[in-house]
Amino acid sequence: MAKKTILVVDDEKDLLDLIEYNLKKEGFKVLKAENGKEGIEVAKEHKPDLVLLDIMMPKMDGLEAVEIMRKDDDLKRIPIIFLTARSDENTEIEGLNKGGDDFITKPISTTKLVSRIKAVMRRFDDTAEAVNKLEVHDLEIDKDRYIVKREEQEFQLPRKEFELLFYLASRKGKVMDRQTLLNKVWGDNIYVVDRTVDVHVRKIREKLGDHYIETVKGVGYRFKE
Amino acid sequence: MAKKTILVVDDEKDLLDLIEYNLKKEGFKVLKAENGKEGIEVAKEHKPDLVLLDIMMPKMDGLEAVEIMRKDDDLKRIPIIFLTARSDENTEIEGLNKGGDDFITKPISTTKLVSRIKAVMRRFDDTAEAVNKLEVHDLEIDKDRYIVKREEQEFQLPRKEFELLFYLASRKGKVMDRQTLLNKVWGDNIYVVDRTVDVHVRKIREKLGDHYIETVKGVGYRFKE
DNA sequence: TTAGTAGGTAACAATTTCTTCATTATACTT
DNA sequence: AAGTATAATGAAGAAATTGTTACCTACTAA
Repeated sequence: MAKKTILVVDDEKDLLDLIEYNLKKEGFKVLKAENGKEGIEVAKEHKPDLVLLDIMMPKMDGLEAVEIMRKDDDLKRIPIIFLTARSDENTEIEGLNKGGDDFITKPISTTKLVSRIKAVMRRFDDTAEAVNKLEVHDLEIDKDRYIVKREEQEFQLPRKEFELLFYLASRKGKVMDRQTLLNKVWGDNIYVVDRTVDVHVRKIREKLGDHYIETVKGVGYRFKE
Repeated sequence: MAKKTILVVDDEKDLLDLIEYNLKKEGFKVLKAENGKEGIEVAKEHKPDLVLLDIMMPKMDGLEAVEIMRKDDDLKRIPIIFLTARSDENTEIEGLNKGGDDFITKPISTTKLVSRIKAVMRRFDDTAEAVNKLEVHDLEIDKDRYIVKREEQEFQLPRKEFELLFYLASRKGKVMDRQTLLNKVWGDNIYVVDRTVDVHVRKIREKLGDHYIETVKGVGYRFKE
């Protein structure tokens, strides 16, 4: 799995560094910000996998920041864990109601912090798109949207073409014979002539150009490495 | 929206009843079980939206129960909140690592309990009440009033049409197949012909124009990015 | 009761996609 | 280089999918 990125937003620099140190040790990539405003800017730019957010901060506090994030289409799905020095139940409730996903009271042990982060992430992992987006060469193949993108240009392929492309691309470099492609893309108990694959390959090439799918004569097709 | 079901698993009957009373008052449907084994059986049968699980129980304790649930395809996506009388940090960490989603120490106030439940649900729930107002393209979709606004013009869509639009808009760009839409908008155990979705899409297009919802042939519908 | 609204179903027209097949082109083998 | 196997191509018909309209039922308000 790719390294997860965590954005930590806190105005106490020492704490920020401490958390960064500990999270990096656990294999996370860490981004930092010192107030809500900056946090949102960083979040917008880097799309972290999770945000650790201090409630009490200058410029823009954590509750405000959450409200903004939850209204932003790009950010609203990012899990948020609140950090607070106060063990004030009212604040906690307010935070959770505003859209926080967990709530941690400072000071906190490293193990506990990491444990919570992992708990929150695990859940989002399941529901979030798994391997539905491929990036190969200059193509972005997004199965959630059924769209193929190349440099801001979008291509709408019909279902079979899209799925064939997706399958080949997901096994970049590997030659697949026609029968395997039929089984994987069309389905196991579908009966169609294997030359049907050729026609679909041709249509894909027609739309995207012929520099993605290679023919291996006598064997099958392969997505170019 | 369908009423949310919560399964409460605890061996203390009094507490079970107290929680049931409070959750029902909040509009949840409540299921009860008195040990882990029973809890899993009930969960299997009723697929609750969330499980409140006591750690310490006879027969099968909460940690064991979670392990089993997390391995079961039908149950592994159900959010779990642990309940415990102990404020033992080690247990807490163990629970979260095993797959819990939150952790609550007894005794707890009703407001706090409900607040946490809602917070956890919001993360999971696709039709969360968290975001009641969407702004997409030139539309403002207000779930509080079931009204869609475009440049000062208000459209009052019937419930199903509205909810379908809302759901699609909240998943902007993502293609949703008919069955998913039926499950999410109509409800999980509602039986209607899937082409019903088409008719509703058409009605939405009739009122708002056809430049919001796109058809992805062979797959489903998508709110335009 | 009578409209009127909402939601669901069914039928068929319109459209797109898929498959097949015949033909042409290409690569490989001897 | 000729012959053979394999793939690319184009085009047509079949199949699948969606759009659209009409109609039915249930419920609500006048």
